[in-house]
Amino acid sequence: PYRQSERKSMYMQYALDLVEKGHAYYAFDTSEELEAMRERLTAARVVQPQYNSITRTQMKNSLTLSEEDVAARLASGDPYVIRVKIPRKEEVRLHDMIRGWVMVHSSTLDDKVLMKSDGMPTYHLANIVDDHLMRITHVIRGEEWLPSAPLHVLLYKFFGWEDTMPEFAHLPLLLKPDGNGKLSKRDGDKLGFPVFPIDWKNQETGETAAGFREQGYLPDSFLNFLAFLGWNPGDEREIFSMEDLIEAFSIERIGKSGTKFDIAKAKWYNEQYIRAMPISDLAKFFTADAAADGVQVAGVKAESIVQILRERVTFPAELWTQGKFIVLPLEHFDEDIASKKWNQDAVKVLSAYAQSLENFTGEFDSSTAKSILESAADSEQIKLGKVMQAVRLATTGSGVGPGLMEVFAILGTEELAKRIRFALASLTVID
RNA sequence: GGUCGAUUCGUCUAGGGGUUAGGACGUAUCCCUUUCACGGAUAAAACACGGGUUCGAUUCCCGUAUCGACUACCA
Repeated sequence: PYRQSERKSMYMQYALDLVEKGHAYYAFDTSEELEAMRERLTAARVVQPQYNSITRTQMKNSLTLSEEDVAARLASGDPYVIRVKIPRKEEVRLHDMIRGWVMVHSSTLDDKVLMKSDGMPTYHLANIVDDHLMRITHVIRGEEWLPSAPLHVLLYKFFGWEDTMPEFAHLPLLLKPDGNGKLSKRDGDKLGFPVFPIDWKNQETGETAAGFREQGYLPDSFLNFLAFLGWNPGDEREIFSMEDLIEAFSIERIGKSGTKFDIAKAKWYNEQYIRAMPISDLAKFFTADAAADGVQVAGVKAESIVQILRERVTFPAELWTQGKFIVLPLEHFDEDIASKKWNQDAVKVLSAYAQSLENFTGEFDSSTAKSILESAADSEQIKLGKVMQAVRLATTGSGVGPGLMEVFAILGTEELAKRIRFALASLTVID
């Protein structure tokens, strides 16, 4: 690990080297003087008030002050910064792997501070020195850095490191879904979805921001989603594992334009990954969430429940919330459904079904569950379709859910009969 | 304001001098399903605008518009 503060003196040496070569200079201007200069320029309708090849001639720096004056100020410990001396007229060409050649005229650049008055380097200096020393071959960063890239290539040139200058690739930005600016950390989860990969707590304000991980976005799925924001393999495949991504990726196929963050697609990816996940892994989510609610669920049972639920959820946590009705005792019935669907026919069919279940011995699976139900309806001369919703209500308490016969198979005859008896005792036919 | 960058369905994008401009998400309809979902099918939906260049432009060039980034002794 490196610490910028530990490398302080080294950066200073490089900065001094630039001063010696005439590519940088000392500046003694106070912040008030800087401010005054900007105000003066603004008042004079100068389009771009900045410390540059023109204005530096009117400021306090080693270019305008006498050598003795500069030496005296340095010796007396006057605060100073070291600024880069941007050439007045020069085309700066920079190659970007994504955007191609970008041309900028040096007259639009300003004399950026390289060493701050506290003796620390600015990003620009540290970046170039570190990358050179560490033999960095590729600088891959967000597009917001594109405007300062010309300064960076100039610095490589001033240091005489042009031959080993890294390749640049400026990535398109992630934009807010409403199209208003780049997606930023500060947006937190005000947008209705997280911005941080994991829960994040602001130490100063104590605020916590929700993370994608905690919201139930699976790592592989999220990675896949993210990789496709601004990049695509050129064919129509969309599901890529980390290995696939490494195999297929190339910087050249990265897009140029900003990308709006679409959470609906992230959810779709999550659903795809959940459906492709091994049942045993899914079951672990179920048992863990159950345990958190103080309920112990056997692994085998969890697997069978998760099996019929996996196609219906976006997040793993929904496995438990949508499936717990199977392991928890049935207590409530959806009143709306009850008022609409609970009728005399349902009572007849269910009574007969409960009776058959109580007498049943043998292997009970979804198809036997169904055939027994069908014969119960037949014996009462009632069409099953007419009472199906009532059957669901009586056994699950709700009007919607996974395949009923599959649920019955997991419940087993005893629990099923018990639930039906309970429903029969609890619900009353209104009309 | 200035500099730089970008612009194909609502969104992510493929494509690229002659195409019915392709896919995915989302949306709608239908099928499947004794619920809801899954799945299947279908549909609506795009080359920002104006000039060139060209036999022909969505594609190349120039403008305009729009969006974005940057414009600190922050990164």
